[in-house]
This record gives sequence, C-alpha cells and structure tokens, in this order.
Amino acid sequence: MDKQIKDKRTAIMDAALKLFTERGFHGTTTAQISKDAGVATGTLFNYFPTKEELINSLYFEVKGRLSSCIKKGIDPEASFETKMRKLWSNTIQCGVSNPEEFHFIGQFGSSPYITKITREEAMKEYEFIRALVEEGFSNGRNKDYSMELAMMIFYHSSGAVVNLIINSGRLDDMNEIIEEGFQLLWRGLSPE
Amino acid sequence: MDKQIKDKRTAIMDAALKLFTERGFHGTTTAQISKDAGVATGTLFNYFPTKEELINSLYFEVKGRLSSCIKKGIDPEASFETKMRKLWSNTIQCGVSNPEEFHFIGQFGSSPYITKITREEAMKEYEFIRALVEEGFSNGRNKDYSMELAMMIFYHSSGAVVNLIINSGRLDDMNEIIEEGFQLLWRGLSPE
Amino acid sequence: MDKQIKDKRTAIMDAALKLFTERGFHGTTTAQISKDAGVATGTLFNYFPTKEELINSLYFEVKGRLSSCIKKGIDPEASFETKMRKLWSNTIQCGVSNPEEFHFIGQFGSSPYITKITREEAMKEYEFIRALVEEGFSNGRNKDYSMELAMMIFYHSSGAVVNLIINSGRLDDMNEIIEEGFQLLWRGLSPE
Amino acid sequence: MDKQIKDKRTAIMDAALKLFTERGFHGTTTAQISKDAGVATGTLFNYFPTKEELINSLYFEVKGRLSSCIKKGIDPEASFETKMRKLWSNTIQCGVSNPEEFHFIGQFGSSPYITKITREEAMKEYEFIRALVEEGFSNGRNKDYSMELAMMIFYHSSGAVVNLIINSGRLDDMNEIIEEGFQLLWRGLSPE
DNA sequence: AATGAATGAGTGTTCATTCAT
DNA sequence: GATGAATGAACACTCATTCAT
Repeated sequence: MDKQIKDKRTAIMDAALKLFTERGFHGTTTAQISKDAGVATGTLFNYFPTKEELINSLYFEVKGRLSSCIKKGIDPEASFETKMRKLWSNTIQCGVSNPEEFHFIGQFGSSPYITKITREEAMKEYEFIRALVEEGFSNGRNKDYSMELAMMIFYHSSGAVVNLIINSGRLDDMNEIIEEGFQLLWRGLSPE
Repeated sequence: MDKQIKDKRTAIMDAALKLFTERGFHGTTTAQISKDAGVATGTLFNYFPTKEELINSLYFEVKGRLSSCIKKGIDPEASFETKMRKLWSNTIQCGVSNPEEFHFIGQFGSSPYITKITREEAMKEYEFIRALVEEGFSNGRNKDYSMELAMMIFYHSSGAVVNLIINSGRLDDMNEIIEEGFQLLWRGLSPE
Repeated sequence: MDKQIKDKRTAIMDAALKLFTERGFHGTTTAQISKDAGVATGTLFNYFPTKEELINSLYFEVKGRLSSCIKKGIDPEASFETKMRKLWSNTIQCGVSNPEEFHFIGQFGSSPYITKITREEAMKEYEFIRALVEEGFSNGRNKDYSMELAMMIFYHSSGAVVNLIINSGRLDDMNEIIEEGFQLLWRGLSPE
Repeated sequence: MDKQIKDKRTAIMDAALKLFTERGFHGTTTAQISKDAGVATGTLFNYFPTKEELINSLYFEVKGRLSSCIKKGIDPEASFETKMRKLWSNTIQCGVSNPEEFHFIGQFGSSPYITKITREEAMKEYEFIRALVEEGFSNGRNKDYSMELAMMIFYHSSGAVVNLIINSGRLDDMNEIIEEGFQLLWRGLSPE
C-alpha cells in the first residue's frame, strides 16, 4: 500500500520531469501530466496541492539527487587537485547520465515558478562543495571574491561541458573531454 | 510619423522586456504589456501578430544589441591575449550595464517559446566571436574539441561573473573583479 | 450517470438550437448557450471541442431527426400517389410540429459554418426519399433530369408550405392546406 | 468626381457581394472588403455607417436588381399561361446569369443581419408578381389560400431549378430544363 | 485514496469603428 | 473625401482546481 502510494507519486514526478523538460512549465498541463502518469486528474492534487508545489517539489528533489551524485566518491584525504578533478568529472558524468534532470535544473533554476525558499533550500546541498573549494583556495588566493569567482567559473563551466557532450553526441570521447576541460580550467586558457 | 511608429513599437518592446524578466513569459499577459507601454490591447497585435512573435522578436533584437555591445572596440591588430581580455571585459560590462537584457537572454535562451529559427538566426551574430577565439587557439591546442571547450568555458564563465557582480552589488570593484576573473581563466584555477 | 451526461449534452443542444434559430450562429455566444443550458462555460467544451463542432453536431442530429420523422408510416405496398401524398403530408407536419428544427435546417443548410462533410453525411438520410420518388417517375417520364426536377420541386414546395402555415398561423386548416398543396403539385398549377 | 464616388461605392458593394457569398457575413471582415475593393478601411465607413447597413443596402439593391430582371419583357396582353411561362423562365434565367446575386439572396434572405424593414421594403418589388399571379388564379381556384400556395410553390420551385442548373452545369440544356420544369408545375407532377 | 466531470476566472486574439492627418 | 494606425469591447477557448461518487 505504501508501495502503491510511492508508485503514484513517483509516476507523477517522472511524467512531470519529462514533460516540463520537453515543453516547459506553461506548455505542460496538469491533465497531461496525470494522463502520462496513468492517474486521474484529481489524483495529482492528492499528492501536490497546486501545480506550483509540484514544480517546486520536483525541483527540490531533482536538485538533491544531482548534488548527491556529484559528491559521490570524493576522498577527503586526497590532494586538492585530485579532489577538484573528481568533483569536475563527477559533475559532468552525473549530467551526462541524467540529461533530463540536468536540463531541468539548468533550464528552470531561474524560473519565476521556483520560489526563493525552494532555491535557498536546494542551495544548502551545495555547502559541501563550497567547503571543499574553500579549503584549497583560501591558502592560494587573497582577494575576498576570488573563491566566489573560482567556484562560479568551475560550476558554470561544467554545465557548458555537459551540454557540449550531449549535444555533439560525443559519448565515446567523454573521459578525454572531461580531462581536457579540467586542464583548460586548472592550467588556464592561455595557449602557452 | 515614422518616429511615432517607432515609439509605440519601442514602448511595447521595453515594457515586454521588463515584465518578462520580472515575471516570465507565462506570468506576463499581453494586456499588462499593453498597459505598461501605454497603448491599447489591440495595438500590440498591430505590431506583433501573436504573443509568441513578440517574444521571438524581442529575443532576437536583444541578442543582437548585446552581441554588438560585446564586439565594440576590439582591435584586430592587438595580441591574442589583449583581444581576449577585451572580449571578456566587454561581455561583463555589457551585462552589468544592461542587466535586464542580460538576464532576459540568459533566462529564456532555452525556453520553448523561442523557436529554433530565432535561436539559429541569433547565433549568427556570434560568428565574429568564434572566429576571434579560433584564431588564437588553433595554433596552441590540438584536440578538435579544445576550442569548443574553451569557448564555452569562456562564455559561461562571463555570465557567472556578471551575476556575481550584480547580485553582490560590487559595482565599485568591478574592474578588479573583471581582471581577477580573467586571470583565473587565463592562468588557470590552480592555486599555485 | 449516463443519464446525467445525456442531460447536460441535451441541455446544451436544446439551448443552442433555440438561440441559433433566434439570433444566428454569429449572434449567439458560447457563453449565452452555456448560461441558457444551465452549465458552466467550460462544460460546453467538454462535450464539443469548438463552437463549430457544436454547430455541425447540432445540424447533423437535427437533420437526422427530421428525416426520420418524414419517413414514418409510409407503406411500401401502397400506390405511388398514396406514398407521395404521405411523404408530402409527413414533411409538412414534421416541419409544423418542429418549427425550430425546421427553420434551423432551412436557414443554415447553406451556411459556411456547416462543413461539406456534415452536409454530405446528412444527405445520406435522404436516399430513401430519392428511391421512393425514383420508383414512380422512372416509368412516367423520359428526360434524365425530370426526376431530379420533380424531387426538387416537391421538396422545396413543402418547405414553402410549412412556412406559410407557421407564419400565417393557420394550424386549423392545416390538413386542408396540405391536401390542397398536394393537389396543386400533383394535378398542376394550371387553373383548369 | 461623382463618377469617382460611384466607383468606390460600387467597388465596395462588388467586393462585399463576392466575399459574403463565399464566406458569409461573419466570415467576412470589413477590412477584407476594403482591401478587395481597393480602398482604405476608413473609406468603407464613409459610404456605410456600419457593417450592418452595408449588408442591408447590398441586400436591398441586389434584390431590386433581381426583381427588375425578372419582370423584363412580360406582355400584359398575353394569355395567363404565356405570362406565367415567361415569369418562370425569366426567374430562372436571371438566377443562372447572376449566380452570385442569386445565391446571396437565397442564402441570406432569412439571416438575422437583414432587418425586418429591409426585408419588407424589398418585398414591395414583388407586388407586380403577386398581381400577375392573382389575376389568373382568382378565377380558377376558390380557397383563399390557394393563390398564396401557388405563388410559394412557383417561387421556391424556380429557385430549386436554378440551383439544379448551376450545380449540375447543364447550361446547354437550360431552355429544355426550364420548359420541362414549367410543364411539371403547370400540368402537375402526376406521372400520367 | 482515487476518480474525472464540472467549474469559471483568466487569456490571447479579433475586428468594427474612430479620428488625426 | 480618403487614409490606415489606434482603439477596446467582446469572444472562443483553456486549464488549475474542486468535489460528489
């Protein structure tokens, strides 16, 4: 029975993720989500009181899943460079393996449908990453915004690389691209 | 007469840009746009046959304005590093000076409202930048995706920096942040 | 449950028939139909996806009801004249008993709102009548268009007589008028 | 100058007749009429204060033209049968020669757009015909509705024949069909 | 808890009509 | 008179949400 409930909720979430990514929030009706999930229109509202709550719950859960994926297997004892390389490759691999979730977060992170509260709540998951980066940079750099800058560059660049891999379909070269990207960032874009 | 026409069209575009950025496409009604622009509801449809065409026209024009802004004052005879530094600082300064336009493009670039045709048409403006980057990197790197990677990292990082400056309100430190960001990218994130 | 559904659909159809006949298709709004039918505006669209489909469904059903009415009680074994007299009187009586339906068909049969498909589909009901007329005339006349002519004269004249009865309010004389009309047609208009 | 005015008015009327017949009153916008007539949208309203007045004026004028056409060449001295035959053939020939006008009147004669006043005004043109028919029938028949019946049968049948000729494209057989139709009516439908 | 027909406020869009030029 | 951009009331239709079963 508990299984049953989870199933319906999950079915709704899955259908919503797929449809939102394909057609956007506005382009997706709750009726369509219900239909794709195989439940009645009323059922959706048993689990989520409004469409907006469905969107926010979905955002929160997907963001959580993605951040768990990213953290996996990072050895706290390893060198800073090793940890950063792992973080970089994790981020990209998680994105490539879950393109729907990845696009969903990228596309709707700044949507007005997502409330400030959800966004902030979701951000907490990233404290771990912030701490990781901070550790390394705090010695090496002095400007108070350097670390912030470094983090943003690191994070946004990883998103760019995921898109590059998915859109160009270069799944075979993936590991090479990941490493090359890391080198570009770590050693610098300067050609020489 | 021509002035008058331009004025109404411009007023609609301006109101639309502001409202879309604030509330999203769906959250903004054509009635609201008309009202803010100071024209009748029917007038909007004299200039744009549908809401979607208004959105796409707006996207196209804003993207054009932004890309013009980014290209300004780059000396083709300068060294590669100089040109890249200028490109970087232009991008960020254009973003900071036109935050509404900048956010609009960033937010809705992947919206289902924007048609493929608009996106592709708008992308043509970026050929110049691609050529600029290509020039420098083609000698220094060998992998065929390196340049693509470099471009994406460069471009997405600039967006991240604009957001950093706007959100933290550090307009005073802007030039310093721009240069520091460039150093991080150009010399590499590696702390040492 | 099934009863309920039929009721709402029927209520909408009834209200639509009345309003369309009174004010035409354009002069009748879907909101007005819904209101008169005692349902919400959205409900109408649960049964008919568009106003045009409502119009066409209504036309089709009314035409069907009318043709059923006309066919009733014609004895295939009777003489040709008897059958024609019955057909004539049926047509007029059906029209007089259902003036709204009769006017609706007469008024909107050539409206651009009615699609070709609906018109053709509705015409199939009249095959019976064509066969009946054909039977008698094929012996007596030789020109290949005579039967066509006879049918049209017969059919259009009946419409004229219905209007005459309704507009002049001579319901008492109806049977006499019907017979007199039949005589005029059958024996000829020639005064002597 | 007066010529000019007449031209614009006529151009609007012609365009309106064509468009209304093709697409109905509702399906035709005043903008479309103006465009087809080669005048500005505002110009139409210099000649006709509202769309409804345009429709009614058009109806009145077309009905007038048609009734003039029908009366032409009837010799008051001829026998009743000869006059009726001429009336019949005139009606059909006028309809076939001016199919647009003929359809317009047939289609919209009972439209709610046409005011009662227009309809009544237009009917006056038919007094001549009524008198003609009355003359002959008043001797031969006794029921007070007989003449009314005869007129309606006569009139509606002629409309049916015009449609038959136009739709089947039998312009070559026209005279034969006209005479055959008259015989059917005059001598009666009875096969023998 | 599950259903899905019913609801009605809200939206994009149309178009007859006006009026400044 | 002629023009056509501007107007805004009116409409068909949508869809998140409710609730009786």
